[in-house]
Amino acid sequence: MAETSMGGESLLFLTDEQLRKGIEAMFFAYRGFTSDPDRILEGMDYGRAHHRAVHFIHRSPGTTVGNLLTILGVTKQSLNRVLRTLFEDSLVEARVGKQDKRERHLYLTPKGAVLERALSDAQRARMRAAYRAAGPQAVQGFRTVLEAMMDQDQRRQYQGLKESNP
Amino acid sequence: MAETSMGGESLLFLTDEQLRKGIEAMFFAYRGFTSDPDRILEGMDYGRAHHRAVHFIHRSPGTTVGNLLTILGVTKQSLNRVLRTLFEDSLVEARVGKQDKRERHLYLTPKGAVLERALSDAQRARMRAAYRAAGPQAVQGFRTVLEAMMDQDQRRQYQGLKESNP
DNA sequence: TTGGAATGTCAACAAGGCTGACGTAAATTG
DNA sequence: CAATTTACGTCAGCCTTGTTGACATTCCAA
Repeated sequence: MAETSMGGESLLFLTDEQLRKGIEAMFFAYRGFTSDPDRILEGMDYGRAHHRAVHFIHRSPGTTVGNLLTILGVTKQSLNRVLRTLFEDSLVEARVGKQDKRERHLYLTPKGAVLERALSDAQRARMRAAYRAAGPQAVQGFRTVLEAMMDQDQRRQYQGLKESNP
Repeated sequence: MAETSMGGESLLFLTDEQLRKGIEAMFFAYRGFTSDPDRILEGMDYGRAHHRAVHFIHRSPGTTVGNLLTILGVTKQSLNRVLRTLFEDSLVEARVGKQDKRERHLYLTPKGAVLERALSDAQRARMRAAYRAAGPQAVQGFRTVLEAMMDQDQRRQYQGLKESNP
């Protein structure tokens, strides 16, 4: 279907060379993407894993440990180590579920929200600058390609994000 | 300049919500992006670090250790651990520089080229599928935004890639 | 009531970053 | 020519963040 609407030349964007450029673009851009939060976190006792946890708890307040495990795609032992330090430092709090008392619903504390703000402000600033420089058309394409690059499961989690039943 | 050519509504693509979506798109897409090579490498004694080294040696045959250090942005100790195993397994070979005998120029062996092929075939297949699904317009935008997201230095390395003087 | 789900935790290990220190050969510079 | 700098390698030790395996607790649901 795509072929019919394009001239013969238009498939040049699928050459190995073009694809290699795309691969390296992902590599270098991801470095930039993570560098600002990383800089903030270094020195504190936290790392990228803490950032991710804090981000998704902020996005979906009241999410459970299990949800978080699925989204982050790590083992519970690994996540637990991160959550433990966040609890200890009062950045995140866990409330026992009312419906199901086995579940722990996770929330940022005010202190946690402050850190989240700092991290996401930095990351958004870079993203905003890139978006602004590239323009809305490019941003549309950016999102389209990224979505197409995700696995099925990841794409579903990316799109549907309304879990929060405290 | 951008503002003048767009109606007031068009800046909606710079809202915090839009930016957050972009951030999560990067997160999930990068997972997909690395998953296929990771799958291939698991089981072998190699990891993502080996993949990166092999990729850039393939891209720039004859590149020096120092160049590789700059591109990868890691310490020489870290890179050396990776290179050592690649030498031992005869995937990469180092030739003493003719001009400057302190330098080691790196090349993939035939065996290394085979692994590189397997890894990049897998990664390109995903990239190709995403590109095809998204179309050339979107790909253009994808690349534009990613470039804008890089740091200055990274962007230069992304664009200029003709270092090889064996 | 009993099996399985959701969670926490202990222990051990590996990959892959990092720093610091030291060594060697070769190029460069005074 | 001597001194310094550069490119590279290596040893040792540390940290983060991932892994497995095993085991305990609590609680929902059949």
